Amino acid sequence: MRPDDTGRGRPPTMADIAAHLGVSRQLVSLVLRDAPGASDRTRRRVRQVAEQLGYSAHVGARSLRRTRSTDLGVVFTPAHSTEPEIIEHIYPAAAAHGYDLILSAQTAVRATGQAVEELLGHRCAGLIVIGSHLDHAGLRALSRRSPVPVVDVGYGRRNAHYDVVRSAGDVGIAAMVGHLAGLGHRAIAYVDPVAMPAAALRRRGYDRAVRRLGLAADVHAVPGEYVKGDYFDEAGATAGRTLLRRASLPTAVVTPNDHTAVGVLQVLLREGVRVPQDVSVTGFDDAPIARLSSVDLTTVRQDPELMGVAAVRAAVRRIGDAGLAPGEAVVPTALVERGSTAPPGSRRF
Amino acid sequence: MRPDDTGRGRPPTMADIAAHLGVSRQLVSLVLRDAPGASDRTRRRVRQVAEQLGYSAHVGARSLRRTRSTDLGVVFTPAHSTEPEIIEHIYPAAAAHGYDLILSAQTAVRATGQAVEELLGHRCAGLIVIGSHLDHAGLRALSRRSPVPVVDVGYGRRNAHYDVVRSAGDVGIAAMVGHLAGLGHRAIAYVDPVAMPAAALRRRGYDRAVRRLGLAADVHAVPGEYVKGDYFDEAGATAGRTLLRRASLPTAVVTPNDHTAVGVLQVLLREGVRVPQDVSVTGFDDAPIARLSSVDLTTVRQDPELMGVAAVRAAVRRIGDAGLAPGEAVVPTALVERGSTAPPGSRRF
DNA sequence: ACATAGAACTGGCACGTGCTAGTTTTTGTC
DNA sequence: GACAAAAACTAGCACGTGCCAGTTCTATGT
Repeated sequence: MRPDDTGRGRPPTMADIAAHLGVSRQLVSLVLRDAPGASDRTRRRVRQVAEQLGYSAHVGARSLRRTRSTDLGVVFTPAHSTEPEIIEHIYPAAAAHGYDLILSAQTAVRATGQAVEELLGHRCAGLIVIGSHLDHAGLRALSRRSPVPVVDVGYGRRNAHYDVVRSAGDVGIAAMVGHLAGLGHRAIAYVDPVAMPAAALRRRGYDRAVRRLGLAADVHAVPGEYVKGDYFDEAGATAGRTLLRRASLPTAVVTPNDHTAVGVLQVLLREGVRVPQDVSVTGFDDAPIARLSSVDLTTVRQDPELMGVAAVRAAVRRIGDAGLAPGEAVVPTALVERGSTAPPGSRRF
Repeated sequence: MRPDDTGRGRPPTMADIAAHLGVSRQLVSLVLRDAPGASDRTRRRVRQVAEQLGYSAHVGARSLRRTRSTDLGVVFTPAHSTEPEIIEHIYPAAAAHGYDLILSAQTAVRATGQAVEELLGHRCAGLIVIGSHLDHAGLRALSRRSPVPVVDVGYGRRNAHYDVVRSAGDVGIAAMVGHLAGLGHRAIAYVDPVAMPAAALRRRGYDRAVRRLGLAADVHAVPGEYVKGDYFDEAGATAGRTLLRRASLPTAVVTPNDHTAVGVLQVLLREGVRVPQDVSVTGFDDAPIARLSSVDLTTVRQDPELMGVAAVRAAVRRIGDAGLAPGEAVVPTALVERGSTAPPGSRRF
């Protein structure tokens, strides 16, 4: 049934491989960690028997004995739309530096702290915390408690306790406003879901761009509660309804979040407003929903690959030299033009 | 900086706690694993010092020594929309049985096999594979290779090698058709994205319901490639455009996937068709997108909590008795009525 | 044939914990 | 206050691996 059972109930160990070949366990160890000191013939034989017995190294024993850990701990929120994409790209980034990943989820009933605690038990060399619900004080406490460097991927700012990786939200939004102005838009509204952690930064981008272009600011701030899952979407829908009640619609609506943009979009579509012919709508994140061919949202891409790479790089840097001061990596954004934007008053074929 | 440094570069161990109190390491071990044989006073003191030193058990050392593993390995796809929700609910389910979780991602560049291999290195007591891209032969090979029981959460069928957990897709779709018929619909179309793994099962539900109700079957099969990320959405959009080209629209469109439903929805909305006033549209999965207040899709809920509970239960059952034959758990679905359905020809206020 | 260096291989200890089998201390009983 | 029994605590080995310090083998040059 199982691969070559050694008779014992346990999975095969290096000793089993060694016994099988009539060599010492140390030699097997040498081969399996690619250390010098074994002949090619021996390497082949060891590898073959390992395969045959279905050997798999005991991660626990290895981490127990090893001086240097080769694991990075990652905390993430499974239910979030963009975080899992970062996870996906963080694997190769870590592998490039010789690190494995250990994932730990933070959920509604499982706090960041608990996830971190579990990772520390695995003796990771560093911690990457993605989209934590903790504020600065919480993250600082967490960094103090952690014997290894902590990297926060989110919306934090440079500080003395943990590394920060975030996207250039202000620049991204400003670029979007500039793009719309380039298409000929003059009436560009902005929806501001103020309870969103990154809201302030992105809002600054709008304000700055509008001022520089000499346009009239037209901000629709929507209060709310961040913990509520559908807040983003709801905020867009609310702002959309407000817009519809006005005498005239703007020609473009900029939002700092894809879900908020979809909220606006749906409300407009249901009232017979054409997008992008009558109104252009834009988002932020390039979440999966923005890519749906039916939604086809022009948005600001928060590159998950670059975020992952930057996070790993920050962790590796401080693992290498614990004395270094934590840094701040600002990942550039990219404008993704899709079908929800067009010159004002345009008709499509 | 760090919590009470013991002077060594390493994190504190049980021996450190013991030395701090002038007791033996074994006593500390007793207390920390809640074993009998220590006075209340000692328990308090040990716990206090552990806290003070920032002690965290070395998972590796523990798994090395322990007879019985207390970890369940979970393979999942971060980019998928519904799997992360199962992850979220699987934590408490595992905890209820005394198990911790070790997550391992499968991505475009990281095959199921690689994720499993890593988990086996952690010496998990069982493996839960969610939404694997492997077919039955692949899963069978994987189960053979694994020294511990494997549970497949997806679309497999009962077999002798691994446990299967899946939702009752046929029953769910049939219930949806029945619900629409109850609202007065007679022209109920079905979009069939045939490349979707669960497509066949769900299609059977439509066929069965239509036959039972004496309605005319109206199926729009859309071929495609499963690996292509936006296939589901595209399939819906394609089917929607086909429908619009016909002389008359059906009064309801049933789809076996939320993204497909959104594809249909968007195409209809853009052509001025009102949902649900003119046409009702339904999905399957209750993915996050269905809950967006702007989409507000009536759908069939594939309860992620029940899936998680069933998966853990299956794993625990076979961990307890490896001789048991693998089972098949069919998780019931629930109809979630939202705003995309209404009686035919109805006008909302 | 002999020394020599390098390649190939082995011995032994340590990592931090769980568990079984002991030993000491406290408690209860007449 | 002696004795048993229970409670509280300790000794020691084992888990599978990495790494350092040896030891044996093989090739090379004279």
